[in-house]
Amino acid sequence: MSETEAIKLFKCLADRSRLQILKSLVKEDMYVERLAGRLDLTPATISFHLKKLADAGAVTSYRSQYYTMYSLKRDVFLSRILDIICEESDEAALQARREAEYRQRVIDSFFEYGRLKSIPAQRKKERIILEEIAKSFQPGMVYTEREVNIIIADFHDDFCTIRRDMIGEGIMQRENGKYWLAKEK
Amino acid sequence: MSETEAIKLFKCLADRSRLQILKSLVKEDMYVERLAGRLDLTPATISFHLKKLADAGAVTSYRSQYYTMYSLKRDVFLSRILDIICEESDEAALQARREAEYRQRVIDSFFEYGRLKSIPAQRKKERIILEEIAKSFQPGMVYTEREVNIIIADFHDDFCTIRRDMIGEGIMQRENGKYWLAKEK
DNA sequence: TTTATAATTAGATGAATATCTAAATAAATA
DNA sequence: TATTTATTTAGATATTCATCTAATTATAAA
Repeated sequence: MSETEAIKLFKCLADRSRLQILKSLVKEDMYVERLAGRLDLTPATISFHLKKLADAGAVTSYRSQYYTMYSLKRDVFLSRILDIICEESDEAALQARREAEYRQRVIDSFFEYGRLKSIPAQRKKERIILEEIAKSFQPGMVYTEREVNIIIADFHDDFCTIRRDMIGEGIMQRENGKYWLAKEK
Repeated sequence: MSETEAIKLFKCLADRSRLQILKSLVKEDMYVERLAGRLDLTPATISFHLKKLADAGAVTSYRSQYYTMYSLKRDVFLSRILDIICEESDEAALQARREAEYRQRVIDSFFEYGRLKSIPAQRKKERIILEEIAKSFQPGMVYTEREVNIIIADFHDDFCTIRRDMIGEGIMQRENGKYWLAKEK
């Protein structure tokens, strides 16, 4: 679903009358006049809304005797909002997103107000946290140990452990007491 | 989530700028000016949108150094549209709606083009039909038997049966050959 | 405390749109 | 084919709302 289509769909859902129509159609198919009676609106108004809903792919219609019956397109309503927003159905992008989501959850749970609440015990999680902290260092720039400590201390009092683990994980490199960010592999 | 809240949320999602903001926040938390740069909009406009998003429960914010960081409320985005639409509606209203729907189905199936196809055998259904026909009489007005017959004959040829049953059900009252609608109990 | 910067608010404007009435169209029955 | 009934379209109106500029407030650093 393209962004334009998503907006069209959400616009449809963002109106009380149309929501009422959809709620009615969840239970059974209905025709214009009946909906007009239930919602206390003019058939013209109902017709106007149904056209929008159809245009957004939310409903379809078929004729039955005198009436044009309108019917919910159920699959549309089973999708998650997140999936609609991030329409990259490309598998790679999807994976990247899941990965990013996971990282964000880890970061959210260990940081509070910009500070690290505790150092994760799991290596995978600590790695994520260390990479997050590494964003405070500039690529290419060389730091003294004292400078490194000061920057890390902004996040957590135990800057020694964090500094050591950053070296251990290969996120930073050290030589002759000087520190710098490792190049991305 | 109430209907009003659902509409508020969908309204938020129904705008290109806000969708872009959300797409940015899916990846990482951001602050106003950075978003303004990415979307090529004024900080004032971004602020306006973020306020709406926050009000709809789609994002939260926290301060970090100079900035107010905005963050996606992920759980909201993991819900399905159908769940959001069907969620509210207290039980009483739901029952009332079911009742109204049932009445409508009965009416739909026994009437055709404004005329009664047959008189329902089930007492419960006949009552609904009689009440529907009763809508053609004005409350407080007094009718002769002839006038009553003419009005009922519009719906069905056997106006005698219908007239008698309306008295029997207490929907109309009679005295000295004059008829009128019974008061609602 | 002063200063710099980020964020919000207020007011203005133009565009979109939900709803109605009245008229036109489409479809089913007689 | 003529007539009835359901649905859609057209035109009008009032409201909502996205966006900007300018001014104000809030916060961090010096």
